[in-house]
Amino acid sequence: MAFAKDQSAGYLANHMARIFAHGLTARIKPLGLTTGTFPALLELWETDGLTQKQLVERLDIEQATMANTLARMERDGLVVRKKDTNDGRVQRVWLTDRARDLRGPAIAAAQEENAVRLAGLTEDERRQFIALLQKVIRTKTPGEPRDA
Amino acid sequence: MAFAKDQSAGYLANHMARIFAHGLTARIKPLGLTTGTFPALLELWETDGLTQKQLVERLDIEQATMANTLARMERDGLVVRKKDTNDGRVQRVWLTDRARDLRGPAIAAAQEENAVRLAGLTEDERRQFIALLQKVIRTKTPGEPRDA
DNA sequence: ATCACTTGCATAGCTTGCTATTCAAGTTAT
DNA sequence: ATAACTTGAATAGCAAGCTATGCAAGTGAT
Repeated sequence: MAFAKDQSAGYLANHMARIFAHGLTARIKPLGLTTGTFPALLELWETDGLTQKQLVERLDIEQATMANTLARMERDGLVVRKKDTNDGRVQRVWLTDRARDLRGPAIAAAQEENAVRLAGLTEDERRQFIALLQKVIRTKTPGEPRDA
Repeated sequence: MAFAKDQSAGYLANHMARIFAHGLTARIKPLGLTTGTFPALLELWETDGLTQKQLVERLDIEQATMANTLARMERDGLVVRKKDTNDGRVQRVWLTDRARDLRGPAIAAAQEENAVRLAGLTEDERRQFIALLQKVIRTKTPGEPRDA
């Protein structure tokens, strides 16, 4: 039973993700950002003051991962966490001025990375590719329900 | 400047890779395997006794990552590392009987995971998708040469 | 033979992800 | 009001990546 890794979607998925991450890491390093913070920042740039729970729901990231990421972000002066006044369990996450200022350059960096990495595809292929990625991600498997 | 994360190839790449990893993790856990060992095992099942250097070259993984992965694999009884007799710097990596026996079930698990995750695509879409993944991975960017 | 260079691995230290567990704050039922 | 449950977040501990650095074994030039 042969297994050609370069025909395996999972193998290729991992490889491609590492390549993207590597590129984005380099591009946002000058901004003092790392890749893990990006998803949270995108949500907060859209809607500041979300709770940790809301971030987890919007990003398909585990709660513990989010908690750690936010802790690093707070350490690095990107956000401040404040207890909700109505519900003492809830942590609301607020962007610092610094994080707000990074929005433009950070998004530009991500778009550049995407553009460069997809430069080998035609416009049509790019649309196809994005559509297929979305489709695979949305596919629910019986055993392990995602996005239930 | 809006940034729709679900239109971003990099974002989707990361998300999809996490989904695949999650699925494969579950499938191979009963075998006592983890995802990080998979690439190395694939190469060694093909050619036992490769050097660490050769593994690194074949897998587009950093040397340090490979060293750590092999250390875990040795700890878990999947491989044995032995110094090359001709060149004292070289570590050759040899599969244990246990690792050899795992080939069938492990590959089956990976194939199942791929099949399930791509179940939402037609046969044609699957081919397209794999081809596009390969193309993106092979695309060289000016700044950071891969695969030079 | 020795000194400088190269090569192959290992180690240190970090991020990003996960599961499992714990803890405190709220809610509900009695 | 209290006991039991639920809910939001934090913590512990691990895997799998990475960069940077160190170190021992080989190679080459003088």
